[in-house]
Amino acid sequence: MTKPPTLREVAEKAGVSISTVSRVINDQPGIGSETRARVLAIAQKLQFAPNSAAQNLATKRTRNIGLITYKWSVPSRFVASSLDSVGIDDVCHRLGYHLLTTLVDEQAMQNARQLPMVRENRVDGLILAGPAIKPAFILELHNSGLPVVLLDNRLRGTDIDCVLHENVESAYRLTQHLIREHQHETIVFLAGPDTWLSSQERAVGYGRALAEAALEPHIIHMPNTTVETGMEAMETALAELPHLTAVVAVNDAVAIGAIRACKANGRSVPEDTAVVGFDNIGWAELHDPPLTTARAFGEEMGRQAAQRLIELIESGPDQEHIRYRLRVGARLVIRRSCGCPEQE
Amino acid sequence: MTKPPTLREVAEKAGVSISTVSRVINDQPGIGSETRARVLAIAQKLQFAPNSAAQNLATKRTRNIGLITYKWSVPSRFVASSLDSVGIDDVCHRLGYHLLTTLVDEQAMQNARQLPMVRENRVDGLILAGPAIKPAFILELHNSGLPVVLLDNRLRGTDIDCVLHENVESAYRLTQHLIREHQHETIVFLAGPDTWLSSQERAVGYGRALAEAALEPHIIHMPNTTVETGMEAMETALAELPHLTAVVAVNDAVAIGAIRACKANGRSVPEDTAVVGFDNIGWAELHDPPLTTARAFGEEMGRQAAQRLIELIESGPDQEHIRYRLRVGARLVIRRSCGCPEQE
DNA sequence: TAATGTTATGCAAGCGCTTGCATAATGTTT
DNA sequence: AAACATTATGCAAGCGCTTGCATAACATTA
Repeated sequence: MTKPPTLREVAEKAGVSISTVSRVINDQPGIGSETRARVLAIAQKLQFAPNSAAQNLATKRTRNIGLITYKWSVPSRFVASSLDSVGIDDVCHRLGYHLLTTLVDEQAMQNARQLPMVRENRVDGLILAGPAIKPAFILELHNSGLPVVLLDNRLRGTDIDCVLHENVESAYRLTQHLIREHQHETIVFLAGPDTWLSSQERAVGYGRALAEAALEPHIIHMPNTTVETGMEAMETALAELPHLTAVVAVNDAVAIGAIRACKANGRSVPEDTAVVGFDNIGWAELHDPPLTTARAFGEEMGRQAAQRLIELIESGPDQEHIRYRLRVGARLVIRRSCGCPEQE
Repeated sequence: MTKPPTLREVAEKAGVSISTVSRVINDQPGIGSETRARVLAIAQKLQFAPNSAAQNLATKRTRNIGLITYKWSVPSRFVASSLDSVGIDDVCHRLGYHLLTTLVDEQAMQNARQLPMVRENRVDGLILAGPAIKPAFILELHNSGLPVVLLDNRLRGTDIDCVLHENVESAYRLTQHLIREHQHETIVFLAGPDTWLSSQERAVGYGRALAEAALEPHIIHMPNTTVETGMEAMETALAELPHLTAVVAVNDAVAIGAIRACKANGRSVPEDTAVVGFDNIGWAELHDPPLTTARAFGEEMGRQAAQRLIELIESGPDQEHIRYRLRVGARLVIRRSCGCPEQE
């Protein structure tokens, strides 16, 4: 409750000047080792911690980074991504940064400079997470001069850094698995909005695997990627291609929706229809049947994004920017929904 | 990229003093209306926004609030609580605050004053969310003089504000439903750790309903509340009370675990065993069978907690503190897992 | 018209820290 | 012992804002 000690108080007790204490605290060179020790001891005893506002003001850096994510209007969304934030949180704290989070909706994305944390200079950089963040918004933020890194998204035609899933590759392998191991020939891809990068790329991987096997691709787009849209899309698929035997869903939620639709139509999974997803959300394993999927490493992705952002921040704005585009691999998790026997 | 304008620049262009501009910006009284208009116009044109660091330093307030949540070691946890944060985010921004988030683990809870956001004075107040936050930690934080509000938790013997589920009531009604509508007589409660408030309270509601019907309570404790622990606990229950016919689970994840265990033991749900949960997480509806549960209003709870915290912050430390303890009601959602027919 | 009260504005002292430069203290070289 | 490097420390000017107090300008009253 008592107001925290200041540099000045430490300086007085230690019988040195304020600047000396400052230098000790930030361990800068040029301080005699005994002085340093004495000051340190006193600072310790007084539980001194620098006042961040004063520090920010003097250095023009906040040591805050902003995490911006999309606020889904669908409340029951099955987030795979909440893991991102644990990686981000981890790195931030290890490196002495703080995480300022905010959710944005369509409206908030209208005007980037109105974003409070940006307007008021509360952050040194931004992580923009998820495919639903709009290009114009990203661009405006980037142009404002703040370091930015994109998570699970990218912006073509710019050199904005990003960390992404190995989408093409994993969709390719997932699809290939259905073809090679289970000899499927009519495989549908349930895709998200075409503006969503991961959906696009997974579609590419899917397409590639089909092309290699000389099979015809069938892609159905959805306006969103939830269990509900998955069900609807599957109904459509079933109506258009009654002879389909396998489904690659753009993510696990959609896969689960697809499975529900299959069941509702009297098709059993995987016997009549194999279904695979992407993400390995918590439910994937517990679902009936357990979901074959490509496990995404959200925590690691968050960690990388934060690391890169801080690198950018600390290298300063005049440093030449070399674009950084990281792909974090996914791992196939084979369970029963694709027709494989349960593994132990 | 160009450095943002300062009060001074606005003052110069407007031909007034810095303090006048400051008063206009914070719309304080005592400024002539034409001066005010002129200054406002110029500030607008220059896109002036106050530098938060300077403001913080001068006012000793940050307009940041800290959200502290427990970092679940189980990565595949099924969070019901992520909705809290949308309510919090919402209120914060509406009231001009910013959200600094961090995750804590057992280790971080050892020493509250080491928490970076607290140590460095980066927040004006804290929301501590979830039952896993340790009492000693809460207390230490509270004693540090920061306003604190607890979310889905409380601390006995203190006057710390909290917003909570209507746990007793809803567990009572859930249990009563099993007794009255379905005539169950051997009903087990699968409880979380006894240090978790919501688990305790739900146990009370459960107990009350049983007592009223002159039935005997059976409570099984778990070290955590996940699908896995739910399964294990259910195995135990089945072994000890083979004649049980209904289960009240402390939350939906546990309920789902319990159902899995039932199935694994050749018992069908709800025919042989009725199961009800708490929270209404996304999966509850999609689960097979769909879960009867008490819907928790996470977003609303978050909203209330944030509102209260900001109230506390703005009323200042010398204001007499009147304890605030809010219970947010839950709503029964009857689905099939309790034995009721599916509703539309 | 002088005295008084109102209202609008400016002055200047902080808030707690960083940092370039000056200075003092010490050691090294001739 | 004088001249010079080399540290170690202090001075003081900010960083951009808030705010109590003084002052200037004007309207009101006696």
